[in-house]
Amino acid sequence: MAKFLIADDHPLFREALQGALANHFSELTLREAEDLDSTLAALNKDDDVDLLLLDLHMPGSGDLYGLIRVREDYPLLPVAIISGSEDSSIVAKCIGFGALGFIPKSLPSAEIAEAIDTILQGETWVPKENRERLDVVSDEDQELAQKVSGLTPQQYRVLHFLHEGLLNKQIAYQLGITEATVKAHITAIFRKLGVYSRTQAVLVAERLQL
Amino acid sequence: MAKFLIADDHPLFREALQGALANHFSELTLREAEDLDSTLAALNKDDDVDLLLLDLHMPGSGDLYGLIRVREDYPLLPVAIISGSEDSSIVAKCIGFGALGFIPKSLPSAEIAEAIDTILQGETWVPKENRERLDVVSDEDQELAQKVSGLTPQQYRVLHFLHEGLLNKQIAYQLGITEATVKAHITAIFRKLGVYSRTQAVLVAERLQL
DNA sequence: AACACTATTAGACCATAGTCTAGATTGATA
DNA sequence: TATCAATCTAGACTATGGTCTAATAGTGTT
Repeated sequence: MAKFLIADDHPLFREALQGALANHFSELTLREAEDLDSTLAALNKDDDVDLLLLDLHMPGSGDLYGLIRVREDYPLLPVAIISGSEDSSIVAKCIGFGALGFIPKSLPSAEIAEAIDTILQGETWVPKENRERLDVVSDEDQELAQKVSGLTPQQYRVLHFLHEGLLNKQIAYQLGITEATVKAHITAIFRKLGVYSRTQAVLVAERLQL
Repeated sequence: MAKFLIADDHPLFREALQGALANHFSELTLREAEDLDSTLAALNKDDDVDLLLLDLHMPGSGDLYGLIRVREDYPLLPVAIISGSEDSSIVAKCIGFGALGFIPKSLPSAEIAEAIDTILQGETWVPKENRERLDVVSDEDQELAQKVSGLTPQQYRVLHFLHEGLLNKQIAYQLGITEATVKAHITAIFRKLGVYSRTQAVLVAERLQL
């Protein structure tokens, strides 16, 4: 009897996916999460989840951070990325950072079930179009991902805004904290990423497409 | 009778290319340049050059800037990029920014000549491996390239160091000017690129892979 | 309960970044 | 030659960025 966790901020899509899965897996327990925090909380509570179906664009999880974070805390858990886009460089990065599969939302439900079967057997599955160009992620990028996974959620949010080119003042307003606190976070981010200026931090974020 | 300009900072390679071309083009005048400044100077002096063979990595020309700059001043001149690398995203960007051809240095001389023939007839030529993925460069990128082409060479150098994550002080040392001057250049760069902070300028540079 | 550990918060303080103004130099043009 | 325009240069000044110190609160450990 399989237990899946669906992490997607779109309630309608969670429902649809649930329906598609119910038809193909007779004995199935489903858990749901709608943002990165609740995903991590759910994984913490249920230690026997067989598969995580993870949306790339959830609150608190801009692009690759969610995957990096989950892989850091639960390296043995099979993860299938569910995504609206299917840009091949993103697909390659997801696999490179440890996802077992990449399932576009546009896929018919029968094929989604097939893909999940493959993944449950421990094999990788990506859309046909992307099977050729699965460039390996470089050692440096792996190392950077390692460092980024050490950021706290709040620090990650700050890095995200840094990457948008916002001033400290603007970041403070966005997060509802003072500028002094933003600066403290930024100093901590520098330490963890091993850089010494905001431009370098932004370049790290850019490189990992966070 | 054809007149080519070879722009490459490697004297040995210029010589080799010259030899290869002499065998295939009977009537041929060759000019040479070893950096971006001398390339622009040579084009300015000789207004009847039929083809520019442009190396991507020349002093003063980090990646795409050389091409963008030449295209700005001489939009009608056929340009063939000569490059050691053959990364497909770079190939696509070169064609997108107006080069008629992309010739890897690893190509045998007979094929180089063939490629140049094709280009002289006004058709694009890229290596077989790269012919499929010639993604069109987006309008926004075109617009950014337009803006970057308006930078003076010194301003471009400053942008380059910004992109490396250097402090103003370090840039000043590298260029042998005072920090005050660096700041003045940076302000000018912001104006021309339409941004208001160094992080945003760095993101522009990153996006164009300068 | 007492402990160590870490995230979050923020104030005070110094360093760096960025603007404004302005003189010097160069190149094109009348 | 005179002149205009653009670039490069840099000093003085203000805004923003970044460090250090320290208090608070939460977490897991002994």
